[in-house]
Amino acid sequence: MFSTLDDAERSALGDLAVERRYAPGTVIFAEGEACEGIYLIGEGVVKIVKTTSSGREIMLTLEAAPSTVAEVPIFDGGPYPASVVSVRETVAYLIAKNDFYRVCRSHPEIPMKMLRVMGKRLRQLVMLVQAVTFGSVRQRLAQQLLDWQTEAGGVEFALPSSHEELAMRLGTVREVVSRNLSRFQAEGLLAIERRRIHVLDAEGLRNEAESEL
Amino acid sequence: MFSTLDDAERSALGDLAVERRYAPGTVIFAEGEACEGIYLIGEGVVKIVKTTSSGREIMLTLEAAPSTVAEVPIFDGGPYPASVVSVRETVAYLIAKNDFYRVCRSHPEIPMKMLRVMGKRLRQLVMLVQAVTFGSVRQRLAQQLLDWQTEAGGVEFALPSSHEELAMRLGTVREVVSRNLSRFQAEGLLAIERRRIHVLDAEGLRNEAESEL
DNA sequence: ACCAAGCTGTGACTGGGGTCACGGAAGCTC
DNA sequence: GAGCTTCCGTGACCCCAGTCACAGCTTGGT
Repeated sequence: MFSTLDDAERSALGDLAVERRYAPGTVIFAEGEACEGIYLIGEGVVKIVKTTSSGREIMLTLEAAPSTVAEVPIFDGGPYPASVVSVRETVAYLIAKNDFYRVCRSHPEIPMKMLRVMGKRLRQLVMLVQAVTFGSVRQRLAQQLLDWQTEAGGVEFALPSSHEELAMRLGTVREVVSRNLSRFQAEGLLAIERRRIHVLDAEGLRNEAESEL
Repeated sequence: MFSTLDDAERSALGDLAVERRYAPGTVIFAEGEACEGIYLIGEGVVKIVKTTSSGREIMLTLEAAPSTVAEVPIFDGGPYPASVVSVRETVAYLIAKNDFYRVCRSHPEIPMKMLRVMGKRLRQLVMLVQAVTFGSVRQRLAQQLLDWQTEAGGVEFALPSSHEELAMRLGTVREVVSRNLSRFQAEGLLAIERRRIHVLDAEGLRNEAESEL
């Protein structure tokens, strides 16, 4: 979001912000806690996750700076609906609820920009619901690999995380990821060497990812 | 939402609205279409659903008047992320995108109210992701029955829809709903007679619904 | 070079739930 | 009440995914 703010807006917010730093893997706030305010992510990367008591996890989104988190509870007043965990060294600016409201009133463009952001989030989440309801792990995995591939620009890239983390991102467990990767390899869709993925048949992967949605 | 509007806001919108009526079961708009504007639901009930090509469906939310739908695409500019279908005879008021923007600017309270609504939606959706990712149909069904029970006020109520529709609401298929209902009955949690449900052990149902989240 | 700690691959097993196929029940219309 | 249509229950079957267990592999540290 706040890349789209103009200078006046930026400084209005800057005066109210409290800077906080987090080492990778820190829980910035946990699901269920009362909402303190909104966080602007200035540097770093955080993930928004839902967790079960037994330790399973699904990642709702990954947010890289510049971005914001905790827009939901700040507006509807409830507790945080999910937890946020830093993935890399992260710098965030916390703005207290009431301060943020005040800025919203004095800068009416801010709510509009917020709405755009919320819209995007909601859209992502709808896609996620669709993927977990109708799709298999295989499909979600294929999609994720394609995303990483295009992000990397080439047909070959390194897995940016362990199978364990990848599993959580997809809402499943390590073994299933491992097995499905092997299966893709056995089918000739990709080659795996150490932790690097060579996509051999992007078209085939795309078929897997999209079939039957 | 627009129950919270004041008179000035209401009339500012009313001037721009186009009234439309829909018989039950009508597709008001379908996923993927370009967004015309925002719909205010004046009377009736609509459901927001995601569908697969093979006809399976999951209901994202049920919205009874007064409410709004299509807030997402109006702000982020993309196509509709899901389809909206009337459940009962429905009257909606369509407000074109640009008209709505204009009203937003002249009535800065409206975006703020919108944000509250979006927040609630997002929260619901997060819950749904959690439910479908980690929960079983059994759990979701138990939860739904409890919801209906409290809504009805007593321990006994009529199923408001066929098993088929109930299945779609839960993101599964008819047979599975049927089986799970039978199972609940066999376990003494409830009694079914024609289409009426008698909850015999609400506590037990609650356990089922909440276990292992 | 070695060891320890984390990663990764795989086999065996289980259970949920989706699909197919029917037969029976309940409502409707004439 | 005959015949239709829509709904509901159930059995058979299969496959995906989650769990447990364990062995082989990296990797980094000293």
